[in-house]
Amino acid sequence: MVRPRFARLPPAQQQAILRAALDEFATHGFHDASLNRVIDAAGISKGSMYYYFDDKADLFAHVARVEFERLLADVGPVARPPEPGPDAFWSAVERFYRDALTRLAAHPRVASLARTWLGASENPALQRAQLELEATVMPWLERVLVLGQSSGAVRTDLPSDLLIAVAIGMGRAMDTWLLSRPPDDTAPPPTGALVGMLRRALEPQT
Amino acid sequence: MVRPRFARLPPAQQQAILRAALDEFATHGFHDASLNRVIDAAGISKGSMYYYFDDKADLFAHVARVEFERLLADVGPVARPPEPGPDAFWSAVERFYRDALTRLAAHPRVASLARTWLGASENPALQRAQLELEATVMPWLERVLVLGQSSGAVRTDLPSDLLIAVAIGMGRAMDTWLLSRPPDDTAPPPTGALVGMLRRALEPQT
DNA sequence: AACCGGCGTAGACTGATGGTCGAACCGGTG
DNA sequence: CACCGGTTCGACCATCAGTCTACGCCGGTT
Repeated sequence: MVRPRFARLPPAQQQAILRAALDEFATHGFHDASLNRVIDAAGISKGSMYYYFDDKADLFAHVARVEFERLLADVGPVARPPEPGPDAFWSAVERFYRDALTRLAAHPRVASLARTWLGASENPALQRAQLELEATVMPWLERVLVLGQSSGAVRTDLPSDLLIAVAIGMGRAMDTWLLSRPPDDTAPPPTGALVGMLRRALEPQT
Repeated sequence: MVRPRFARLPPAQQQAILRAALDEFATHGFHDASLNRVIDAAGISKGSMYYYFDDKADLFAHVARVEFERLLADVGPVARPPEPGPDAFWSAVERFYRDALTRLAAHPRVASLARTWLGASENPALQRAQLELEATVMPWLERVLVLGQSSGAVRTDLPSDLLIAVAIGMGRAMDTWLLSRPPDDTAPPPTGALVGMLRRALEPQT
């Protein structure tokens, strides 16, 4: 967990550290990111770094949390649909998905960070950081889930955590697939088909 | 790529190396696995290890490939259903899924290896190994996909690689969720509901 | 018997990593 | 001035993956 001291640092120095860390993690992932490079780029000593952060994973969790919170605030919540019913809910989800993709395309470093986060189940050191990050993202996801269920758009016969896990898994798969498309493919991503698959997996059975 | 020399080693020594590597990777994942520990446990020198394997990722890929091939051979293919039609295909898939879960429960080290493989998109070194492993697993997956499509059980309006990516993502999510259940939960895993979600995401739209 | 070439082994060595630690520094207070 | 808590520093540590040189052994050739 970031030490509270960090918040008392002059904002300029906080920024320097966070930007250096964001650059390093975004371009090298977690494992191949080098703390030595971060402290060089940030212009601080190793001692100072460990004075403010528990370890490498803690630094990663903090910079990721800051960036994700900014992103979620930017994109805005999945709006409670004006009219009731599943269709309105799912089109709100699709609108959010499209917006988020647009935002991520405009901030490639944050996109890279998100991908590192989603794809880092392997590293035990990162798993602690995962927990901290989930504390940021999960409540948000759960609100969306409950909204969907109260709209009759999401099934209620399976545990919430399973539904969320499946949604995340599908989202990660779609993201990976979108990334693997050649960059010169100017066609807009088929968000309709992707959200449609998510919908059919999660909506109540008739 | 494993050097062909490795196959000419006395089987006992091959076994010693593979078993040491399996133990290490299964209990520590990829990144935290230590080659030094592997060579100690296997009773060989570092020079010998690098005489037979390109690097750490190569060793991982080899041991994973050996174990996965053994697993797939054990469980057997997704049988071409005796009668035609989507229902028969999807119940064959469920049967395979249940069998595979049973086999993995009986071989926890292999299960751990599979989890390391699925969750290792982050590490660039492992990505080369991923490619090698995919050469083992993907053809198998594609055969299943084509079988499903020819049974009318799987949609044909989206690219195959997207369908496969989504299926893998859902499988990984379900596996993670199954793992997170308390170990004293003796209820059999809800494979029906899980394969049902997969089915609704992948089957043709009416 | 003497020699040779190469396969396989050994382990010291390299450069880098994440993380630790004690010393030094600095602004404020008595 | 003396002290002190919060902060900064960088040398240092263990360990890592990977490299490199030396060497022992063995089968074949002369």
